[in-house]
Amino acid sequence: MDARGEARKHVRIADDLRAMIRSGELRDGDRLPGENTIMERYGVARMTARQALADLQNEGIAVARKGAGVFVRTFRPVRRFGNRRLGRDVWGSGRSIWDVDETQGPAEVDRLTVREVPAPDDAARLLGVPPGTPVISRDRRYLVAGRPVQHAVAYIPAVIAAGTPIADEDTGPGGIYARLAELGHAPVKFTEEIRARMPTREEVEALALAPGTPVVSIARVAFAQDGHVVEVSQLTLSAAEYILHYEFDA
Amino acid sequence: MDARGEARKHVRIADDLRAMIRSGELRDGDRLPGENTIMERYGVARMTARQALADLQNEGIAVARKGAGVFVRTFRPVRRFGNRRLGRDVWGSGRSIWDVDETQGPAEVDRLTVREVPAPDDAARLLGVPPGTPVISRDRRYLVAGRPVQHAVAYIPAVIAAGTPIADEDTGPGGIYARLAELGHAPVKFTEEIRARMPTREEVEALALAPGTPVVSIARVAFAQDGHVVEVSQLTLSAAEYILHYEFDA
DNA sequence: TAGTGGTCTAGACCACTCC
DNA sequence: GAGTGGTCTAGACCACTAA
Repeated sequence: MDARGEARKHVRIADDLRAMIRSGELRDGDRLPGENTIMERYGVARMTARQALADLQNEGIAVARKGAGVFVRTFRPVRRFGNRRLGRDVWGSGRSIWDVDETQGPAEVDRLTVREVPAPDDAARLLGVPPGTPVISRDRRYLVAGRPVQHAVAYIPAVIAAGTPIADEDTGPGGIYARLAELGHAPVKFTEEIRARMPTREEVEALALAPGTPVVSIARVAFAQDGHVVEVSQLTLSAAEYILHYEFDA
Repeated sequence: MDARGEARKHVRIADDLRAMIRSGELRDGDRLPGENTIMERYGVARMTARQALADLQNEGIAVARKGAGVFVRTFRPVRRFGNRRLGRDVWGSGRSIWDVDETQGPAEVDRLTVREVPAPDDAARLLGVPPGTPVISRDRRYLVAGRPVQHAVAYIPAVIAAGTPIADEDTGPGGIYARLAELGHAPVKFTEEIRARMPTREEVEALALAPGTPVVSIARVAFAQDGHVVEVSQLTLSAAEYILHYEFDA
């Protein structure tokens, strides 16, 4: 049916549309041919045209706007400097680690909840404490230029943090790490474990994710001088918004 | 229509199926209710049942096997130690950086192509050379336990690598980095830039990716003592197969 | 061979956007 | 108000899997 010997109509149509995008014939934000146009041009049924457009959306290269059309998707990811932003010189000087990221536009915090809770299983495992151990949980969402880009939950043992500014909504200059340092629990080492996956329904809502957008899930562990874990963070980033950057010596 | 006030039938059905998975009623590898079962149980048309099953597949939590059914998907990712594996002590001792990863099963290389080519634009940019500058391109696929898990292309300036073992199919113990060191271009610093996205059609084929599986794309740059770039690698990993691990000091 | 998912048709009604 | 994508129905044929 086509040069590649692909017979399935929806794949054939999707290939055509993808070629129009890759060639530059269609650019960021341009409208793709609609269902009706495809039905007419290729002589196919509505569901077949829809399947072709759905393929592109699941690839993350197109996005539908109800009542308007299907459009070529644009990406403007932000560089997040994994180790540089967590250097002592950053939070030690009272700056936010967010200042290091190459965000274009103001960063805000949203939906902030600070509570003392029993440690959930995975956090307890990373903290090296029995499940259910009291921890301060800091749950919040980050917005850049009004767009939600990240959901983050930090867990700090209540033994360390209860009754300190870490349990307040505003942790002050330098954030959690500066306060931990003042309390004699300065982080000296971090690990980050990164995986990518498709979002849950809840994440799609919280991060306003378009179809075909994965999330990057980061589990960060902060170690103090004596090797004890002082904080664990579970971060969920929109993959469309971030490039993660790490640098290290050989 | 349901507790959440969700009226769309396919979403409602998908929610039910997802709940069966999350609750443990259905476990890894178990078969989900089929199209016919769903049509009957919910009194919906075939396309509606299909849409519900497609939702779960696009989330990456179910996988269809034609003629057999739709099954709960299993994950067994491997931990990849971003900086530890690139330490001088690894390749300097003649070991492969792959030995550091927590693979369960033998790792193999596949579809290896070594050529001298003009540097593609993005590689040239990272190498800090004009586009089209001659480079040795090493293109290969990695398999673990017979399953393709990663596609990798390394670019090394031909000025450095032409006529050396780096341009051979087998680069010898310690790989490219050990050879570069022997040539007086030992890498002393690396950067890795990570993003996640849905795969292209070609990547779906090359990595045998199930629907709903993102890829992790890593651009690695190796710097020599004088700050010059001696190698650039573009890695494409199946997100279902990998957890990336980095550690660094505050 | 019976059952499965993959593809496709030809209709329908709806909510939404844009002019 | 015309056009758009979202949802849904009720059929059909096919290739594939598994008993």
